[in-house]
Amino acid sequence: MFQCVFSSSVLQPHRTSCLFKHLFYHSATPASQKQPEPIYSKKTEIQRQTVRALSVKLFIFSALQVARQLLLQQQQQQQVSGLKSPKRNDKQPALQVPVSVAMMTPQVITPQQMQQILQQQVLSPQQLQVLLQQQQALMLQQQQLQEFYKKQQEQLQLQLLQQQHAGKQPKEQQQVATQQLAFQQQLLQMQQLQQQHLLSLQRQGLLTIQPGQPALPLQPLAQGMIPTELQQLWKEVTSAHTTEETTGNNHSSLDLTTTCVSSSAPSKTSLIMNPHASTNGQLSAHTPKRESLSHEEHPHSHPLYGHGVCKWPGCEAVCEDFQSFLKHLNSEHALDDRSTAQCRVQMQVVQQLELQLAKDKERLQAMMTHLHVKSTEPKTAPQPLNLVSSVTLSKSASEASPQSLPHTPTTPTAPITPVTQGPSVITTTSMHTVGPIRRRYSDKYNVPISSADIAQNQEFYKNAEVRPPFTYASLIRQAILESPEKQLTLNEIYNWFTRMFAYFRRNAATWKNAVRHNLSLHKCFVRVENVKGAVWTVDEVEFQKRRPQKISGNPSLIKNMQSSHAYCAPLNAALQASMAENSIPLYTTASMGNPTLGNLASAIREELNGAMEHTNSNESDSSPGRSPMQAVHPVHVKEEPLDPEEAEGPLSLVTTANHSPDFDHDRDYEDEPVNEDME
DNA sequence: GTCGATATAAACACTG
DNA sequence: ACAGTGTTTATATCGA
Repeated sequence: MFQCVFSSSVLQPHRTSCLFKHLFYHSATPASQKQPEPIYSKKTEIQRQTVRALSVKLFIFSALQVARQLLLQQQQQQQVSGLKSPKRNDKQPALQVPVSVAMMTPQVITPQQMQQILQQQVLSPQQLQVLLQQQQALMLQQQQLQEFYKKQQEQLQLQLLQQQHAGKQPKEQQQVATQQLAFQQQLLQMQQLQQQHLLSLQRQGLLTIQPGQPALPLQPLAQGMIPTELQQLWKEVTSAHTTEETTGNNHSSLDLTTTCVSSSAPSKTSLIMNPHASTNGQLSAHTPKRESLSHEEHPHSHPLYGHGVCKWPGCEAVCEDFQSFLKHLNSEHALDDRSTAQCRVQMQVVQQLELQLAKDKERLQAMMTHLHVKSTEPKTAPQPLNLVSSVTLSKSASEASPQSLPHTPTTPTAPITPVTQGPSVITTTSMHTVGPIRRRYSDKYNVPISSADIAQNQEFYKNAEVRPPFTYASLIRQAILESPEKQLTLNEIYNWFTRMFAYFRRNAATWKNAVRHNLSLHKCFVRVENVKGAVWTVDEVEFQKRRPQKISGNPSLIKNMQSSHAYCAPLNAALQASMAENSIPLYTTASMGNPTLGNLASAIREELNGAMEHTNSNESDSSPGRSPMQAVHPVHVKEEPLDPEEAEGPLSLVTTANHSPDFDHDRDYEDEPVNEDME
């Protein structure tokens, strides 16, 4: 208990803010419960509840005090202290993420968080150690005190039980209350110690308060809510997202919420209607049984009832049957301050979860951005091993390459937000089929991509000026195959490059020349005359033929294939996973509307298989049926003699509409403009 | 060292 | 004349 107060206050600013919120939501009800500690395991329900109620009360009080003091301190010190006040502000942003986390788990300070704090603060290790020891000592003291207090409570409760049987309830309660007050004072002393400690921590820079955190409405604290307020609150609660029914995950967060899985609407509603909603949480907390209410349409299925226990946050009252549960529910958890506050807390939990989600998203973005920047810098990395399972390998090619690269990174300009429309990961398809990853200068530089990042690969290359680890031929082929008609004009190919790769938004003259060169050089690219001009198609057969040549009997090529496989496997997995498991594919945002996306997973798989087949068999036989892409039967306009064996497809459909809608409106990343900054 | 694949640069031709 | 397109040649790097 009091974890929220102590642990949260011990640490980071965000914890303090959490405390504020926590506090706020407890404020309306001093009696809001706290999660029982293990110590209570054998105690009776009544005992637990009594202690809990008292604990919460104390918690609120002390937390409020602490919060106030901290706030004041922070305000005062903001300007003053040289130790760390300047730093504090700087760190705010960095702590953003943890903040939300902390809000959810106010009472637990993870080692990481602790470490973070330690790292962030300017204090010397010795100072820190001393502080921590102090803190621990205080905690220990408090714990001991509380245990003692609990024992006392136990005894009291036993007496109470006995007397209850004798029908002397009121008296007992008074006694209990008296005792509680006595211990309360003791605990308050502890709290004060804690506060002092906290303040000292804060002074020394261990603690900061988020400036953004409002001073918090303190008035409502310790006050009951007025009926209308309660009504409104209940409405809020009922309308609030009923997040997970799982009691599981956030329990670490707000104590109350642990069990408080959002109660069902019906029960709340009934509660709202409940005429006797007045009980003072404190004293009534431990007295179950009263009359029941009606929300019993669903006999034995109630979100708040399970395994013979009331699942109301912090309750755990044992109810033999559903009826008794209902009674208990209506009596103990009627519309009163406590229940209201508990619901509030749950709402807060939900909100914080959402906040957390939002922040995590932000963090993801930041990570991506960060990686983009970094990725432009050459990084030496070990050669891609045979990691079929490894996640590492997108070799970002040759930053060191004397050729094109020198130009690239010049502009750190972060990812110019590209046209969102991404055909998913080019990479995937292209690499398998083509197999060979662009080797030149490149193998030395890998951009490790964790499986977690993989989903963002597409975006990665779109935004990062990292040279894609694929050959021009691969990319060209990919561009063509991604088009609805499987054919593109040269300009459309250009556009695809620029759209899909930030890298190709520079040095247009260079890479465009390379593209043209490749188109002409490789037999697999077939030029088809069109009314408007000409379009380029891919002769898949021819394309497949290239691979075996490289691969046959060549271990290194096999390695390459495996590398590409390794690179793609996670992509494939991620993609499929997202498509299968999530109704919301990971790529949706980027690939929305891209017709090719739907087939991507299977295409990837097939191509992957194909690639591996090649790898495994030295044969140069390329089974045309392997790749779905081979449906394309391009015309061979080229004069060059073709291998007799390869079956030329029928003339391809050179339709009037030579470009796909996808590319028609392609934003044309101008070659020149981009070139400028780099040179 | 050779060979094949690839990248880059550049010259050249053709076309609208 | 010019830009875009397409072809070809030369050179360099890399890995096998």
